[in-house]
Amino acid sequence: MRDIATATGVSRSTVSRILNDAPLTVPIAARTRERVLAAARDVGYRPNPFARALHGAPTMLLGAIVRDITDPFFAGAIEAVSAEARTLGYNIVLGHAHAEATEAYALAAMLEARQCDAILLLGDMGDQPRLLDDLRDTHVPVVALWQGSELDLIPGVSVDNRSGIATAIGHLSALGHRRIAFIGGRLLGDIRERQAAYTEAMADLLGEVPPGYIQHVANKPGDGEAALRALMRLSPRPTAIVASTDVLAIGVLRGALVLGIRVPEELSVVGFDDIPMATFTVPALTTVRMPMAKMAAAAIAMAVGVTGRTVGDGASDVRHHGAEDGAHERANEGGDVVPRGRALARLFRPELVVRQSTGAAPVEHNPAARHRRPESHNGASPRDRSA
Amino acid sequence: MRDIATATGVSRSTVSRILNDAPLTVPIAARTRERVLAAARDVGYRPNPFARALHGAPTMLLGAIVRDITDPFFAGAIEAVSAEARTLGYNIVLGHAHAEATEAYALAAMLEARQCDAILLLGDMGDQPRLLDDLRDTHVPVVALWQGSELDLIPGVSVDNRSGIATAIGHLSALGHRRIAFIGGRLLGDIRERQAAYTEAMADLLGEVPPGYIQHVANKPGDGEAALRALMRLSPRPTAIVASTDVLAIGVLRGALVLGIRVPEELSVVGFDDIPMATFTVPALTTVRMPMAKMAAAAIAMAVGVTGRTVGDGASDVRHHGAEDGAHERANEGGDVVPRGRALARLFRPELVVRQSTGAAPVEHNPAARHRRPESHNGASPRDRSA
DNA sequence: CTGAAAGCGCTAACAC
DNA sequence: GTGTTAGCGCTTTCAG
Repeated sequence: MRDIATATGVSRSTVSRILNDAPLTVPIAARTRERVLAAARDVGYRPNPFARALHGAPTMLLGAIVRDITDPFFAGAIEAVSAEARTLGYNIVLGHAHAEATEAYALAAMLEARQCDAILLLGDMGDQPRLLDDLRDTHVPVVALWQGSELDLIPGVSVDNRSGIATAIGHLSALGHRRIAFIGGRLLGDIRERQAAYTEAMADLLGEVPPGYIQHVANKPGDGEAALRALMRLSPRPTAIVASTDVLAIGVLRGALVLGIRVPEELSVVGFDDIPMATFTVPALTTVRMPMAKMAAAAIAMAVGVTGRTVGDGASDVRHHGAEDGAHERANEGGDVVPRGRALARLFRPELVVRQSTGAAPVEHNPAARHRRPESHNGASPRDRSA
Repeated sequence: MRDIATATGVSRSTVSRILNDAPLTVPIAARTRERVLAAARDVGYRPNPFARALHGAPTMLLGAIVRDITDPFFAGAIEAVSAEARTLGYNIVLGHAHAEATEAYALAAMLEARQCDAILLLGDMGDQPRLLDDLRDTHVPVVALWQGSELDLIPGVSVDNRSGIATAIGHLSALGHRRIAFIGGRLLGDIRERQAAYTEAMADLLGEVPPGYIQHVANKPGDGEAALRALMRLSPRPTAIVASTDVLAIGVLRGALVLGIRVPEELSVVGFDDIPMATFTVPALTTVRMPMAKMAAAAIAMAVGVTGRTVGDGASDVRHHGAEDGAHERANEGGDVVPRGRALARLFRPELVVRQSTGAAPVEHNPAARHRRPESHNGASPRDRSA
């Protein structure tokens, strides 16, 4: 920048003003401006973000702490978040919460003196107490996505698990299912909500949850399969399974194939998340899908504030314009704001995607029942035609 | 930092020296040091990375440009890279190369005046010419992972596709297969190498590639399925399929299930990548696995040089020799250095993982052949027992 | 309308 | 051993 200043014979301050489009305080010289801009282009000028940040300017960096990128659900989540982030001019810095020892570290590195403008937590971090402690001591805004209900200290956005599960069970029950089992996996928070919703729905349906109908396993396909085997040893056997994630549901489908249980004729399976793979299972998986992009937008909006034209301190933070409006709209679109413990959360309602893994309940006395395969009881649900 | 200086009555420089553990130039006062460290801890001092970076210090940020995080293979790759990065004290900044318009942007943002110490390209970016142009104009080291052979300008690390395919085909041929087809997907570079290796191996085996035995599709399961359908319309039908990625192979397996083709009795399938899902297909997928962690380490080593950096905040005065040495070792372990166009590449040799999707070729005149299911011809291949 | 100067938090010559 | 003095590249009062 000094170069371009001397080159044009103007002072650094002027250059700075011009390059930052700061018409606030003073009108800029029409001609000088052109000259400076031209020079800047010639030199291939790029502002040094560090020098900027030194003055308290936003770093345009968003920290994202994810449990497991390898989980297809979170892979999709990161993609959504990073896409939305970039429309606002932010970049994503990745952090893992894998190893006990590592957690504090990743965090420290990301936080050091507001290196990030905000931090996003993807998934329930309930089992990472130190991380959360550290996070609490910081002044950067932290927002949680899918943190589940446990940690009510951090504001965030979540999916309405109750509604999702209720819809899934409603769908199954409309198909004649009563003996519906549940397989829980992944995160404490989400699992708990989904399971609670399941228990509640079952109370309406059967009065209670039959013993053994709730299986707890790790969130891996192999564990889903194991859970299925356990469920199939029960009597009466369930005729339908609600898996708390698609990953588990995939394991269930695999298990069914291996065990020779026909889906959906003998067993219906519903997943949760609608990961890309859900379209490609055999049969294609009926599942619950949430509005990823909207949720990502909402989370980022909460994190960095959708400042619109800002001007809190009359400083020069009037950068990005265009993208911001679109994001603003998107950020405010949908999502019920609800109190969540001591913080606020924005809850998004998921929708059921009916594919081929659910069908009429097998009924002993009335074999014809199989042929009655009602459309989803929920008119709003999209029908997915794929495979 | 100024606070802690005045608090202890010492000058800033001294504090800086102590906090940075700089015994190089001068011996430090034993007592003063303690005092300063204590004060630092009290204030909860965190060095401001921007001020540091302003002096040309490394930012400890690594840019990672990925085509598609949603691809399970790249999800795993990112995990490996970010794990390795962190043992060296680096953080990963994510960039997508998705949209045409976006690319230049993501890049620009990541580069602006060496915001990143180095840039990692994950996957073949051959179709993003502008990105590559921009990258060429920069002074940050750029290293490519799995760029394929096309772009020989960027140094990088890759998998030895030729060896992988050769091993896979060797395995199939040992099982009696001759009519082996190939399905190519994903990146231009990798596909080309794998396909070339296939063609070559087939020349040895059959003299030529039967017409239609090479299918080109997008790298999605659905496309793998479509390719299978196309292959099954051929005559003679292939008895085995080499898919250029596991994602495609999964589609093939799905297609086989749908079409009622038994795997491996009627059709053997080999994938490439060994994504986590490969264990959970039905039947479990025989595939080619590369040493991810080593490759990630090698790439990072090439990018930042294995400088043995200090990790952590100066305040706590922690140096992580352990991790760093391990990384160093890992970085130099394995991988043949080979010339690659104008740049150097480090090539890692993959290994075949034999699971259940490959079996003896169906032979008309000798049905007993099915029972001869030889162990892998390759003694070094690990046998995977899962499901 | 533009220039001069001070300083963001830290490091790096140089002195003392 | 420790303090002084400059800056890194940029923003930002405050004077011209």
